Amino acid sequence: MGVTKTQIFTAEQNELATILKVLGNPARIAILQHINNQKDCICNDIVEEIGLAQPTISQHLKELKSIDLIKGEISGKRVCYCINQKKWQEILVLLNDFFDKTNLNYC
Amino acid sequence: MGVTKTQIFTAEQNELATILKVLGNPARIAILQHINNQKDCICNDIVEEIGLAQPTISQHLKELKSIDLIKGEISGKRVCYCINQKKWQEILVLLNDFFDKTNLNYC
DNA sequence: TTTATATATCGCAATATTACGATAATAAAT
DNA sequence: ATTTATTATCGTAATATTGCGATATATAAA
Repeated sequence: MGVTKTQIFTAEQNELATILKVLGNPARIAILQHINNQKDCICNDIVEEIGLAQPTISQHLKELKSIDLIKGEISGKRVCYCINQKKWQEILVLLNDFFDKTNLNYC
Repeated sequence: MGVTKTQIFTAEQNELATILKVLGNPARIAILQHINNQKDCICNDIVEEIGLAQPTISQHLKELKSIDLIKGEISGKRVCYCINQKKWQEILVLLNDFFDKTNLNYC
């Protein structure tokens, strides 16, 4: 079917999975790293930095925005992207929670 | 095309993305949580616990095994699954590294 | 006002993922 | 030896994802 059966899982499970899914792509990892390697909010030299077409980058940025992980601010004919610090911290907490709780049964 | 262009990214970016992609599914999140809620390595009451068909669970377990995050030990006609503690810790380090380093530029 | 630049959206092709029924494989129980 | 139970694999349908060319949109520059 290709559809994830979200109904049978908790909101927390779905939320965590959605976030990790968005993060689970090398282009989006690279974009996040690139944004953070700049001192200020950077605009789309991302396209030149990463070897993907402009529409593709734009789409990846959209997905990162969909989980509120980055913000884009219009500045003239450009758009400046930066990390949403608040969300970033929230995700860190979610992940540490998950990794702490699921750490009892091992072999 | 549907294919991720892994060639243009670093091994580290691809590795992290692969791990996060495997984790980015609610069924696999639920499976990991369930394995850890048991005291001992448990076998496929997972199928009963989570509302997915047995082949589907088996496939998800395979993906979790593909990144070495869980181990399956044959025990009679059953297979006992448990977390690979070593890998689990490695992933934690990877994630914390990523989240620490990419934490400078925000808005 | 025309042109250039930057970004987003549309539409599509190729491939990947999710899920499951059918079935195989294996071991325990009878 | 046959049956039952547990898990894995195969094949397939439905849907999602990745990537890009073409094009729209919007602002800056000329």
